[in-house]
Amino acid sequence: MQNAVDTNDFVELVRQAGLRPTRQRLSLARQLFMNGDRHVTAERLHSESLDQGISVSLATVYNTLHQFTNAGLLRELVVDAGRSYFDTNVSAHHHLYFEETGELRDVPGDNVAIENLPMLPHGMKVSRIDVIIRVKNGSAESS
Amino acid sequence: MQNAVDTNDFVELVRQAGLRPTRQRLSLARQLFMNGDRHVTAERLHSESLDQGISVSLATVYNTLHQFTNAGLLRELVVDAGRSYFDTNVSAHHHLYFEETGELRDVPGDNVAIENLPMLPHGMKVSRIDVIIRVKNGSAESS
DNA sequence: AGAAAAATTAGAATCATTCTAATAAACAAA
DNA sequence: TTTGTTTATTAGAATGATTCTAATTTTTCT
Ligand SMILES: [Mn+2]
Ligand SMILES: [Mn+2]
Ligand SMILES: [Zn+2]
Ligand SMILES: [Zn+2]
Repeated sequence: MQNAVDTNDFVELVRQAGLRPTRQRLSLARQLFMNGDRHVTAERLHSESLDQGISVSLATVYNTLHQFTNAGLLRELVVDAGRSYFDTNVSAHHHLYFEETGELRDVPGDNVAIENLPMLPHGMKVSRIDVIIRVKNGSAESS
Repeated sequence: MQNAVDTNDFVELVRQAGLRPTRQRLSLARQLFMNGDRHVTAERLHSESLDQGISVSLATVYNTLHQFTNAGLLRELVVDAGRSYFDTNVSAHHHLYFEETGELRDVPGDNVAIENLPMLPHGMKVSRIDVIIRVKNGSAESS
């Protein structure tokens, strides 16, 4: 009742993704979508689940994250070799990435302008544009 | 003599990176910098070397790529989870990524404008901005 | 309930990358 | 150029995130 989002909404959400509302998927959906936007790794979501006493296998966490991504509920994001983040914000936006901590923060999509896209080969279309602003501790600005 | 770049230049290049000009590093430098800009993975560079009859271990390819990167001769680029590309173009520029083929193509840096950067936490600075325009086959444009 | 379809799971397998510890090559001094 | 010292290379093992397999359990449908 805390967030205008209760359990029934998640049942619907999962159903509309074409998936059966299992205990595992419902609790993952709750963790992902209950409290605003998140950028989360599979491992972190898994250990969070265990912490909350909800037993889910890591394989199911991966399966579910990919299913939600395919359904358009999540967006997969790669900032570092060998580690995927899943973003609950699927609207057009970009990212600030804190290199030291691994934290990701959203940047509104309209802060970035692509001025003149290069000519695309015939029949090609843009499927997505990722902008990652990497920041770290230090004095002045770099180029 | 083919490219205004001969072997001696590579000896110098490697020396100025603070590294000993070994047979392995020289032949990797040649492959990387002899023919214009490249976006290459460690595996590909390694098998290219073997094809040319130059025996280098994969560990050395990785070591060298990272050493060159630290020296500012290369830039490491992540477009896909679990695979790093090394870019011989270290000037400010962005990328077109062909999702089907894995090909990367440069986009001049001045085609992209970051209009109003979000406020950075105190003492943080931008270390780098990566823009990846993902393209694929398809009819119209997407958002 | 009973049958069929879909989901979950433990553990093995993958695969790019990194590490280890042993051998070899490069360099500086004499 | 020999010798000693530092740095590099290497094979193979280890790592770590992710995916796969094949068996078991749940969900859904009639
Ligand atoms: Mn994935
Ligand atoms: Mn690296
Ligand atoms: Zn985001
Ligand atoms: Zn490039």
